[in-house]
Amino acid sequence: MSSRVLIIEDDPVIRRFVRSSLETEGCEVFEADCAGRGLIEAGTRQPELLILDLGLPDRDGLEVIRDVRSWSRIPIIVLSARTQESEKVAALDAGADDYLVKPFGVPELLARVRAQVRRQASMAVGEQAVFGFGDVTVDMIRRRVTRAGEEVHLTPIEYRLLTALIRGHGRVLTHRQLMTDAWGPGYAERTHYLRIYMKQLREKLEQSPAQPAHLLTETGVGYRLLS
Amino acid sequence: MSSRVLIIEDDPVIRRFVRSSLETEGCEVFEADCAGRGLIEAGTRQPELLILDLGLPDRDGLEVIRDVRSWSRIPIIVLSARTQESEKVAALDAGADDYLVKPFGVPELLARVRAQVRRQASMAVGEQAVFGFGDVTVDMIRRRVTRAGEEVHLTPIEYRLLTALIRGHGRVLTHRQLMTDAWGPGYAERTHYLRIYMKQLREKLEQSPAQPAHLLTETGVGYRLLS
DNA sequence: CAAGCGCGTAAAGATTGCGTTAAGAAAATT
DNA sequence: AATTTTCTTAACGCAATCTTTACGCGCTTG
Repeated sequence: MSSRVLIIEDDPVIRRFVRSSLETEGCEVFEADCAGRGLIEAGTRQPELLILDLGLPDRDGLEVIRDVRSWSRIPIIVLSARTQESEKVAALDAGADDYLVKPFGVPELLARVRAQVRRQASMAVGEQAVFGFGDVTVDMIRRRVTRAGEEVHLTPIEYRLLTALIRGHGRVLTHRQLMTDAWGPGYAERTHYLRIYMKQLREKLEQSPAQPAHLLTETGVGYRLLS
Repeated sequence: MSSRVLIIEDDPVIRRFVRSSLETEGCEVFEADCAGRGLIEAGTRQPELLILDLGLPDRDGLEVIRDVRSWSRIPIIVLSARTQESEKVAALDAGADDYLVKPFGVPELLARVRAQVRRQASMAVGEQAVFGFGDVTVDMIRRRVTRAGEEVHLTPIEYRLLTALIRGHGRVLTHRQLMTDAWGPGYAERTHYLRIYMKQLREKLEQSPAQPAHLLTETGVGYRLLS
């Protein structure tokens, strides 16, 4: 993980405890035992994650959240002994990203830290989700399908059917499964539609639609997409 | 808040319950009662947040998380009756952003939804100042649109619609998405406005408005700006 | 070998969605 | 207050899409 994490927590036991857990994960950890010091550390150390105790001696935790949020968007995970729902709501609405009630398990804390860091990191770059088979490319984000570079137009149902097949690629998907996925529940019995739409997909995507290489029939069961 | 939220949950009671809570917050809500259908909805509805029950009938919730994560980064909030820490860790590490144990309080759920949506929004794509397609230039800062050097006058809604298309250029944007972006929530259903305003934009920006090269129709789905 | 089943293919009908026009209502400008 | 601009509503024809119907082929089975 190797992130820079700042802990603002007045209880030295918990602080050291959380610190060592994070360090075994490969994080670089900074500490502060009160709000004033914490805000300074946050400004100078430029951490990528903030773990904040709400019950600080010098100032209310909510103030700290608002202060940090006025100049930064780093993820904030709140630790607190207060279990009241209103406390959670207040902290989250003040700008916290997660709220963990004490006592908490270290594995859960670490998992939540990982989740926040991962998210932060993944925001940085714009990747794209594309699935390919043969000379076909399916861009799930742009909702675009190309064949040999040329864009292929699919109708709404054709597209939904294709994505259903992609999600289970390799596996055999039953008629009913595909029908409810692409058409919705209540259409499960009209499996005849599948034959019509599979033909259209083959026509648009297969090299020789009569001898499909990827959109395969599993007689008596359903269909399967081979990538 | 006005976000598009997809709920994948097999228990119809909880589903309706969560749905109405979200709707009073101004969200547009979609539902699915199983994993297969949920994944299709996620791919075609383009929600901004996913609320996922781990105990689905047809597939394991973790699989759903991984599947979605393979092509999307939308925030995922997991609901589950399982309180075991290992379950939480597994879900978070699979790609979930938050984990809420049933039974949960609605205010807390809503606060966590707000936190996720807020974060998502603040991360929003590094907006570039000027965008161009064909012989058209759009300066988002000066709010100026030119075509072949000549300034083009756009009405407020025309401009908002255009910038909504630009924000998702390349992607297919659904009718509802464009409506809420350009008109605001509450107008999601009046998709026929789009036809009128798309015509006006084409008239003002396309070389041959009847055969648009950039402002494309995706029948049954929405529109797309090709740069 | 004939009957039945599942699948592929084709084409016509029904439905939905889109483009287009025009005119009235509301808002902004003068 | 008058005028212009912009937004909303309604209506209609056409195109895209979905659904229905029909038929032929190959395979299995009695």
